[in-house]
Amino acid sequence: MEDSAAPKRPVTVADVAKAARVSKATAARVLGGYGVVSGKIKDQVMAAAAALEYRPNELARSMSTGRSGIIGIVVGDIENAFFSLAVRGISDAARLAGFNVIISNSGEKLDAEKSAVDLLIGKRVDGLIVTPARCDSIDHLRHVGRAGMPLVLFDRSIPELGVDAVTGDDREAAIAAARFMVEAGHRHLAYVSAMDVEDGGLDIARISNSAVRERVEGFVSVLTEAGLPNPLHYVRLGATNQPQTDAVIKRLLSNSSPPTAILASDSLVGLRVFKSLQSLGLSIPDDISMISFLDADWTSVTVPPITVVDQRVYEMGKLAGERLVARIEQIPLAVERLRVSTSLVIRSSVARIGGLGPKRDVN
Amino acid sequence: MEDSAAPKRPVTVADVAKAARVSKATAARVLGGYGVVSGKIKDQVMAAAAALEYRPNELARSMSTGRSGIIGIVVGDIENAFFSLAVRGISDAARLAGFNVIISNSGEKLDAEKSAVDLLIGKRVDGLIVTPARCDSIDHLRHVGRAGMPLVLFDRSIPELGVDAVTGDDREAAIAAARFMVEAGHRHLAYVSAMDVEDGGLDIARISNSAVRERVEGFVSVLTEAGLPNPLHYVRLGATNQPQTDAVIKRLLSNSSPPTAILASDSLVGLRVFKSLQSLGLSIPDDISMISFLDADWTSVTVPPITVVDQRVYEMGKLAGERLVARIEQIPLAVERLRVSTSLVIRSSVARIGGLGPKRDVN
DNA sequence: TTATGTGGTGAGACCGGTCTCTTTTTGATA
DNA sequence: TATCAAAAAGAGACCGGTCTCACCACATAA
Repeated sequence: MEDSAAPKRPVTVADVAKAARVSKATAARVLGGYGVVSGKIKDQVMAAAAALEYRPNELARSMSTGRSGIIGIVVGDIENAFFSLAVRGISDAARLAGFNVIISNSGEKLDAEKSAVDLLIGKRVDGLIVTPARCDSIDHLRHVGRAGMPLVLFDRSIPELGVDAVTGDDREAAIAAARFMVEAGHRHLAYVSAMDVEDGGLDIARISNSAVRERVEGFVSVLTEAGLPNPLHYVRLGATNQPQTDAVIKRLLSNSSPPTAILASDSLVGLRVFKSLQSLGLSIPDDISMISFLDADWTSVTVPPITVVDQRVYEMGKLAGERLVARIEQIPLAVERLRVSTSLVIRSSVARIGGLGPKRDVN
Repeated sequence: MEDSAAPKRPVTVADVAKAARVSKATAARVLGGYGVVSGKIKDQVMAAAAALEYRPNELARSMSTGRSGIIGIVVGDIENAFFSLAVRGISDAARLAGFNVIISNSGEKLDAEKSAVDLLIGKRVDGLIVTPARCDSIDHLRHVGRAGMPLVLFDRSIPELGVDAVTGDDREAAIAAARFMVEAGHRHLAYVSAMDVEDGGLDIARISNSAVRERVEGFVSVLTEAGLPNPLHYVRLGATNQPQTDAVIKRLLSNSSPPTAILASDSLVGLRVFKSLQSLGLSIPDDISMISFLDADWTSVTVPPITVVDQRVYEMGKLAGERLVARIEQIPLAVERLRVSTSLVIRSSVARIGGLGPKRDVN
């Protein structure tokens, strides 16, 4: 087996030109598919190219054209179903428009995100889709625009940047979910998110992730509107892994008047919460109710199946991809925030409590 | 907001050189971190670079060095947890070695795979990791070697190619799972896979995906060894989506002596099988038993939790990444197939039937 | 016949880095 | 102060494409 033995220098247009006995320029015209060449010469060059197994060097091509045909994506975590679905949507849109995709994981860490963005700028991608880990540190994102590259934000919006963003209708989704629980008679509602937060103090306006912030705002607004006291009391961040989540849940339930319903901010958190409750021997929805964001596969096969906020993530990704492509192709469009609507998929994880009408005596 | 207004030409080494009042070569030495420069000049150049917000053009850099610092991955479907986990493993290994990753989806279609491979060769990636959709069409994979690029196969092996492969121990895994079922007293075992197959006829040696083939071989060998008749009878491919799976299951169960246990070839198939059985009102494991490949998140939260073959996919990905990096760095290594061992995670989806000892009267 | 295209081809600059080779500067030594 | 090697800086070729421009031959119009 010595077919892989010769790591010989790749074939270039010049080689093909020589073999076809034409000038480099002519060979390049045929191979690159531009300009005019006579049919005869074209065949000649094509034959030579085939014989030599010529493969264009996209790097060189990109360098002279200034377009790489690649769009860069920086996501929080591909392992998360939310992002892998989104990536799929983006890739599909990209491929349809003739672009390829290069993916970087930030792990939701700002530093990693910065260097990923820098690197992709360096690679001269034609455009960038980023899921910003924080909405309050945006210098590196400004660089993108300054480098003349279009940028589309995904899942989180940063109005100050003045770039397009594709998000869910997070506030409305949280409102729908919370309202559903309130209407089922729940008076003590908890919201659990994976957002990593430094200090213990919770200040809604300070939440650096717009998706999380808006959900919390929506959640809180429902409780306020329903006249429930202390709406922030059961909002908990930091459920980043199973032990953390177990701790969060345990603390929540050890309260004097523990929550009877929990809203989980994504499917990973939802799964962790589910496992936590299960390990505590609590039954859903008899002992406690829950709703999770994202219609992940596990939510429909549990007992009971989980009521979820269905985010059409694939569509979000596709939309982001299409938007970026439009920007790359310089189609004039106003900068806007595209919201993809969500819907509540009602299954059986929320119990109706305290009769049909709202109870007045609870606070 | 006119900060994104000026799509000015990016800053080059020449610009920095001019600003720093040194030659282009000197500026390049500082910026590229090679050669020798005096400390004073270095500071001078760095200052100019910072002032101008210089960002190296990686494209140009790759072109002259011949290394892109990118490794290409072609996977079947990122949306599938198996691949997204693998991609994570590969990326982590790559990043550790200073490489970035560009991902392409083949959708398990040969054509898409071919053009993805071609494109990545064109982009002059430093190496390629591919999950070949079929093991019998390998011309495009030979091209990789001929282009002087290292290639590592993932999940499936093709000995004829003479390149490294990282796979699970598929045969042993299937044997362990099947044996577990046989030892639990099952006499009619089914194997369900998503492999797309043209003709209806099933010829094991013809299965073009080595992972699937080896699993089926292992599965069959256990049945044969246990003296069960017609071991191929319940091997079914084509469970590519829910309706297809429903049909497969229905056909399987309408048999005169229907299988009492099903082995699902990946977590997606497993989930579909689970839903199928659920929708038929069958209870697991009382009415029917099942085992799924891959310890996907849903398998632990169903009722009952599903016994699974735990494939350490992240490790597989990491291993593949590390191997490829080693090849890129020309570390001399024998071509080999690296097998990552699996283990059976026993939960509660397999019923013990027909007493403790094997029943002799069943065939 | 001369002027004016025009399709087809070749020569060579260019993209933005790297890197080799040459020239200049430096400083230590005789 | 003269000598010389080493260190530092500069000039320019090169990577493999694209693309502008010049050129030629031939066709058509004046």
